[in-house]
Amino acid sequence: MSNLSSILKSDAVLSLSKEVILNLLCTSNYISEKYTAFFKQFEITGPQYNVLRILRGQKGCPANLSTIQERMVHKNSNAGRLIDKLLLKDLVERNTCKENRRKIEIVITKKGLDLLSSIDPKLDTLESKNLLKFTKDEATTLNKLLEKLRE
Amino acid sequence: MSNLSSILKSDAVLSLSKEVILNLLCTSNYISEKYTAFFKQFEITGPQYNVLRILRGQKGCPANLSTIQERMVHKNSNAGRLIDKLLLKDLVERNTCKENRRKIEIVITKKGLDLLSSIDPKLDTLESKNLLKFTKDEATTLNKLLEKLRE
DNA sequence: ACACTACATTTGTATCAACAAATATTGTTT
DNA sequence: AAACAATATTTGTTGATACAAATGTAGTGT
Repeated sequence: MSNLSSILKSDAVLSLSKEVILNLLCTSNYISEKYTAFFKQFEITGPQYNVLRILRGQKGCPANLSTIQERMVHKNSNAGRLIDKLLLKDLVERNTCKENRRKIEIVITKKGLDLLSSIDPKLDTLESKNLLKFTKDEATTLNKLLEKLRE
Repeated sequence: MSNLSSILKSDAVLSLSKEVILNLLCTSNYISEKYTAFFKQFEITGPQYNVLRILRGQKGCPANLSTIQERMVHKNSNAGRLIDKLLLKDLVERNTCKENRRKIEIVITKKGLDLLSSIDPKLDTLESKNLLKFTKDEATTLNKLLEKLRE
């Protein structure tokens, strides 16, 4: 069973607002758990993958910390300390920018790119086959409702 | 703007699956941020409120740790250490169960119940007025899609 | 009584989130 | 040049997540 009552083990009657919100949070947890389990086999975490993917999107061009921060799914996370972790695994490189020594230049390494290449096809499978069994219409409807909620 | 591109500051083309998933995670973050900001004025956190609400639902009957754990929105959180925090604020009481000394009995205190009473009307307003501006039909559709996703 | 298993909680460790404060560098104003 | 504000990153702290391992207790079978 995947309905709310069976997840929260409670038969409490909820207002429609509370039900939608709890449903959203539970669904987000559900997805996060799947991701956490998935990334484990590659010995990285979801937020670390997120940073690597952003760096690859730079296509060789170095990114500084604030750029990474604003593109992350979790804005308030501390990108600096995530980079530290990735440095230890040689997945990224960090240098201070020569033009402006306040900035640091972060680039993904060959090792980092190779890791992403090995992850991505499996991730696509997880997302499209295991996680999302929607028709195109359903996915579009869901997207619209979610954007409306955030307005 | 509330669409994905403006949140992630990226114009990358995403598959429909990735778009729905990112949309969900971003919406969940959006809601979580609102809750975090809301609960701050009462000097508790969302998960702590969650525990208090579960304890109130027990209607005087003490709850043990595993019961609380399985009813929480975030299952994998460490309920034990959340209770520790609530104990420090005198919002709950903890005693070892006499019949089965493995178990601990947790009850909400008068102070905890009073706190919930002061929170709830404001929370209802936040949820129904500020957070969810859906029609009944939209909310129902969203609920169905979210449950389908988790199936 | 003894070993064995299951149960309930506690402790430990690593990572991330949320936010405030400190540091360092650059550009601007006087 | 000195003072100031703006920018970019680093550091510190608290709270929460995620999971493994340890501890203590109860029940069961022999």
